[in-house]
Amino acid sequence: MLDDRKTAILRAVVREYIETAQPVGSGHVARAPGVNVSSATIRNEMAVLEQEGYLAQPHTSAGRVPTDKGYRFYVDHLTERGRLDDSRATEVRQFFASTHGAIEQMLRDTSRLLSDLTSYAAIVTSPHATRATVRSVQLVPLSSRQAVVVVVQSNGAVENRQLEWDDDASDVAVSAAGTHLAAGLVGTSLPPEGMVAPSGDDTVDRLCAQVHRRLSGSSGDDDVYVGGVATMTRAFEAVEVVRSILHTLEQQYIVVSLVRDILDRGLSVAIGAEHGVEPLAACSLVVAPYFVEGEPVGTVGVLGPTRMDYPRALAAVDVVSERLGRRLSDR
Amino acid sequence: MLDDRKTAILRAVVREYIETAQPVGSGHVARAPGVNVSSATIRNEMAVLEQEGYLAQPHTSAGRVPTDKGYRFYVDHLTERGRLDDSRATEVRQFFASTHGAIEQMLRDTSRLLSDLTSYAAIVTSPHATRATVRSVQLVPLSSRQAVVVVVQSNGAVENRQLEWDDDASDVAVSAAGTHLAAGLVGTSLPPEGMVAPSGDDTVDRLCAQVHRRLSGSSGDDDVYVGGVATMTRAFEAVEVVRSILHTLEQQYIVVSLVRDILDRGLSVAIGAEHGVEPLAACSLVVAPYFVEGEPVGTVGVLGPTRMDYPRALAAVDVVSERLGRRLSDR
DNA sequence: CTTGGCAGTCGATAGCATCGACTGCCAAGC
DNA sequence: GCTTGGCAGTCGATGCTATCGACTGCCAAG
Repeated sequence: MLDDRKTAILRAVVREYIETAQPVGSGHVARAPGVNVSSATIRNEMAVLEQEGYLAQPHTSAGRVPTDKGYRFYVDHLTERGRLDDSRATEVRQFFASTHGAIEQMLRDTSRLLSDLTSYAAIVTSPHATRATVRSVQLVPLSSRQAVVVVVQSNGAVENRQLEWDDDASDVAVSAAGTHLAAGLVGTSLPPEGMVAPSGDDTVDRLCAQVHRRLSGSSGDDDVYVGGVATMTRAFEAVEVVRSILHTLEQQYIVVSLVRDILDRGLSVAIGAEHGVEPLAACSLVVAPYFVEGEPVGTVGVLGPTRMDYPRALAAVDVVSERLGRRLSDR
Repeated sequence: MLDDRKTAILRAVVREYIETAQPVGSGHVARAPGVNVSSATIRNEMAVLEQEGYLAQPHTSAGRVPTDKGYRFYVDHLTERGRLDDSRATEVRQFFASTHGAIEQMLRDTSRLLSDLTSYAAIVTSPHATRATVRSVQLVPLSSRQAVVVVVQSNGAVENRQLEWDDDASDVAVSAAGTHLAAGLVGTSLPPEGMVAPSGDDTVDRLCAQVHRRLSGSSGDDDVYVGGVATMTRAFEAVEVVRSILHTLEQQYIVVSLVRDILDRGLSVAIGAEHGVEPLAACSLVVAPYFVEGEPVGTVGVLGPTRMDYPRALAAVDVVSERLGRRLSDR
């Protein structure tokens, strides 16, 4: 563990580097509040901190920069979750008081809100339906060979899938299949566990099987909304880095599994290479689950450079996840 | 109008500039096929082309660069819609043969496809429901004070809105409201023209009014899917330009009205400042409507730098819009 | 009207000196 | 023994200058 003086020095380095994005020299640290030794002493201490892996030197004769390990120590021991400032707090309150409409739009807007609050990119995953149960299943015919199945869940989420088949099916059969599906699925959860029981009617069973297939496949659960990607251009100098970050963020499944993985490991902050997604090695991710009826169902997160403002990001993520969960719960 | 030689020179300049992104000098043009005069002659011609506004010079002693007007002439007179090369064509075919699931996911994937095809950013707007009619309306209660209204349209699009009210409403009333709404809305189109007729029951009418309000407001029509934004970092040198482009693309309503405006003016290509959105002045946009049952209902488009590969973008946009329309029509 | 030649322009590149912000080390001091 | 001021040394950043190279416009000859 680090002694008090090393701790103070590390804190000063991280704070200043986050603010200025420039390597921090011993002189600057000496001038920081809470550090009352000369720059020479600090030089000695910083050399030790470097050896122990908390700091790094871009090149000889440059100041020090925090390593991932340095940020980790800072986040774990030198920063407590702050409150959001008043103007931002009311922004959040107003947002959730006024948001209406389809859930997708609300999540999309939430990602924009979070990005506005932090000026980093924001990630919002859609509610995982694990605990939600099916409230209603409806089969709506579009033509003699096509239909849409609409499933409404207890959390208000609406899933829809298109169906097609080759031979004409009578309206009666479609309607029967709808009734049969409703009977078999209402009260269960998505994706469906097993097939609904056979009905005895061939056509009906074929329709049911197709519905089952469509609902089993890529579920809307994996939807993710990423807002504020433009901020990445501000966070990084090198275009090449920005490009690969943007490209990575466009792969929904990567983002989803990344966020899920962090939460599974019980973390709320993943710093730099910790999350293991190579193109995002220069980024940190601050995440928080949101709860509906006591169950964690989704995630909000902030993605910024490793030298991001962690306290603010933590505060924003906390408030937004709490409000979002509450907003989705009271139904 | 330009004579043959000027035309050939302009073509050569545009082609080479699109390929190399470097100002084109008279020497290069002289070596281009179809131009059989000396570089001195070309210099004279290029001076005229500059005076007439087709070319510009970044600075004295540099080559020429096409202006928006130059690109416009190139697009209008020097390029015919090509075919997509075979591998890309099969990529498109396979994509539309295999795409399933919710329509939103399909549109999102389409934007990615189009971006892959062209290596520019791609825009897909969701089908405008102007001609679609309501097939089914369902009111699904979630609690005693909340419900979801689900509307399925003849084109397979599914709209959902959440409702909340303060005083408990009986299941009977909700169910009655659902039936009443279905009776009043099925066969009409969204957004609803007028209120559904009063039913005589106060609670039912209040629910109907709320549904009406929610459906009238921001309709899902305005959804837009933008894919491949990462390509913008490759297209432009200046980070500042990339930032403002990305930021603009995040404003859905700007993108939607931009695309709509271009089509309203009967264009398929908007070059540089032509579209009037200042942050995108360095970009061109190639768009095509897609048709469902003979009606233009949505748009696909490609957004790239003004020095984009227009023939390829045009071909890609044509093929994708055609296939997408067909895919959405056969239902 | 076209063309080769030529002087002139101007950004890009490279070499070089300077500057400034650091560090590590050391010897003196508390 | 820890701390400190001093000092030599390192190295990127900055700015200057010379050079280079790719152009252009102009002109006189064909």
